[in-house]
Amino acid sequence: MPRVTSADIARAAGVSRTTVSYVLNDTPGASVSDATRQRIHAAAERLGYAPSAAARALRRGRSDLVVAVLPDWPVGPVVEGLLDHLTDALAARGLFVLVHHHRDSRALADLWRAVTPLAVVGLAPFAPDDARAMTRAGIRVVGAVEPADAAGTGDFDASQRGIGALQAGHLAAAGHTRIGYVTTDDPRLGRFAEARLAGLRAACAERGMAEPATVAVRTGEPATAAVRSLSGAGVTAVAAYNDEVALAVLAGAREAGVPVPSRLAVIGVDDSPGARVAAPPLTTVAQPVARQAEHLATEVLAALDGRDAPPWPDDGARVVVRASA
Amino acid sequence: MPRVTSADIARAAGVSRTTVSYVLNDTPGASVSDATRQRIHAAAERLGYAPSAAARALRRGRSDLVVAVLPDWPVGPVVEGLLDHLTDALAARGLFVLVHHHRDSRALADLWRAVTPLAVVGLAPFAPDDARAMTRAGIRVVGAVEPADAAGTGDFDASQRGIGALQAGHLAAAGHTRIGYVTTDDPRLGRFAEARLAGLRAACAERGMAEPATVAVRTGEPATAAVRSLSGAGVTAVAAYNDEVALAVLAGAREAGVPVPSRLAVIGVDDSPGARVAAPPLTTVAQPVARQAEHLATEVLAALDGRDAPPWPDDGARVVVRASA
DNA sequence: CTGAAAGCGCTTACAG
DNA sequence: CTGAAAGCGCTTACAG
Repeated sequence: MPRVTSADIARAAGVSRTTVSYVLNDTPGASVSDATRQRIHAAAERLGYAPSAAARALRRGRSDLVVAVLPDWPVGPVVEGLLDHLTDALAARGLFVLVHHHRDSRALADLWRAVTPLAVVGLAPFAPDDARAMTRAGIRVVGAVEPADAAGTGDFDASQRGIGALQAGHLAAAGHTRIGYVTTDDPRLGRFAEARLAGLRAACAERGMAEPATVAVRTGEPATAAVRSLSGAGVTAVAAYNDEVALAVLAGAREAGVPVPSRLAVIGVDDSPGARVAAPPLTTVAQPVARQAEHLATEVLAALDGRDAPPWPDDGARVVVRASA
Repeated sequence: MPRVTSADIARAAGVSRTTVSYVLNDTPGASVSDATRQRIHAAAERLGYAPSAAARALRRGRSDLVVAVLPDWPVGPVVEGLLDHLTDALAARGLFVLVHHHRDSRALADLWRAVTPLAVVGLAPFAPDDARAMTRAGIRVVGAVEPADAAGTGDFDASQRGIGALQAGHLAAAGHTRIGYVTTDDPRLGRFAEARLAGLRAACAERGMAEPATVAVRTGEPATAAVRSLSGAGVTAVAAYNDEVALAVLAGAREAGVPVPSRLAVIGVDDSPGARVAAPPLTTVAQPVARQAEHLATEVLAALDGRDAPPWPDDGARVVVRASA
């Protein structure tokens, strides 16, 4: 079954391909009689015409695709919400958002070559080489690029550090002086975990508190050993890398017989759906997802129009206080 | 900055575009001297050449893209794992998987027209019209299509019903005779929820048990009212639509002072990461995600090669017994 | 108001 | 062993 092309529609409607294109694209300034328009639409409908995306992109010199690159770990509802927002915002401009789960640079390079999207939006930072290659190929790159120095100088890291600082602030305000940091054993999370820890550490130092003790746990199972060792070391409050980790800590405390929050306070990050139904309900840091998505959409649009992007919004992350801390 | 094309590479390497294409694509049977190959690769590298995906797709008559369509709700780690598997399996054939969060048929239609992927894989069933239109446009459609009759006759529904039956079986074996079904208030889940309930209902009827009482709750908050009403009606065990709902039921039981599992047993679906760290640890039904992903990949490949797809694998869903039921 | 024609960048049968 | 040329399906400046 051969492909239905605009030539077929033209033939069926008794007009030229030019006219078909004008009508189907609603080209402004094209004056085509209503009767002709009707015939063309009818023919397209009848034959099930779908224009070739490839031909269109080739001719136009650009596609309508935006690829959102996610990190290679379960993103959770927060990021999913962000993607939904982004999709809507860009759809209003005729752009389509497709999501790619990033595994390694090799796969990413293969992907953008195979797709040549209009823009690539990174929800996790890109390696500098990747970003450069994409830009060179005319693809707009939106989102953080890993800084060359490990210190982390960009907006991205600043925002992550702010999260750690918020956790420390809440815990310190409640009178805790010995804080522990619990992260996951998943190496892919390293970059986020490090940045959040750096913020936590700095905030502790500022207040003259001890350096936070750090331990990695596996999410999805009770972090019993971690709770025992932290608790034994005199830690009275845990800042967790995220809610998933915090849930593991809660379960570990239950197993170890350490009451929360009286003997051990716990604070997570994300305000994920599980936080409110945890036992006890989990205190956590919520990020302003809608605003961040809005900003990413704005950045994409700015990049397309050749405008400068506005600066990353002042964070607006905030502590959601529940029972666990 | 104009686009770098294969003509630029040809010029830089002092050969024809034909030779460039042969070398860069490793076309079998093309005998090009090693020295020439070197020069071409070097030139491509130096100029940062990325072939135009649009031109290539237009010429070849097919793209390398496979779009995985997810339902418009948070999919959770189980489906994410499935997607990872699928991506890997298809990458081995040079195919790229991109994910689209399906909102409505309109958006889906816009999308496949804008992308014209090789295949579309549905993780939730397609409306018959959507499936037909895509097939007509030469796109391979893989995954379930909503049956016209509400009863649900396909593999998809059978597998969902099996999940409900498994829950009922486990609960009945533990001596429960009055089972309640708790689903979410999210209308988008309707199809899955209905199918699972149908399986539960049938299994109860088979055993001569009462029709399960049904109630919808909002996930992410304690389902206290639901627990009270179910418990008050003599229900001793709850089959939840999924783990998220089960977690809400657990929290509701805590608030209502109903001990789990002694006064109310709870069983979920998904074996999500939160299940094991819940209080008490959640009994749930695990689906064989890896095998399902494998199957979807096989189906896509079969569709591309024009072979018949093997039947959907016998389910292999199983109950993971923990403390809650 | 409508059509013939060029050209986007690639691959590949064909000729040398 | 290598190159000139056709053609994938579209859009759009141009001519009528």
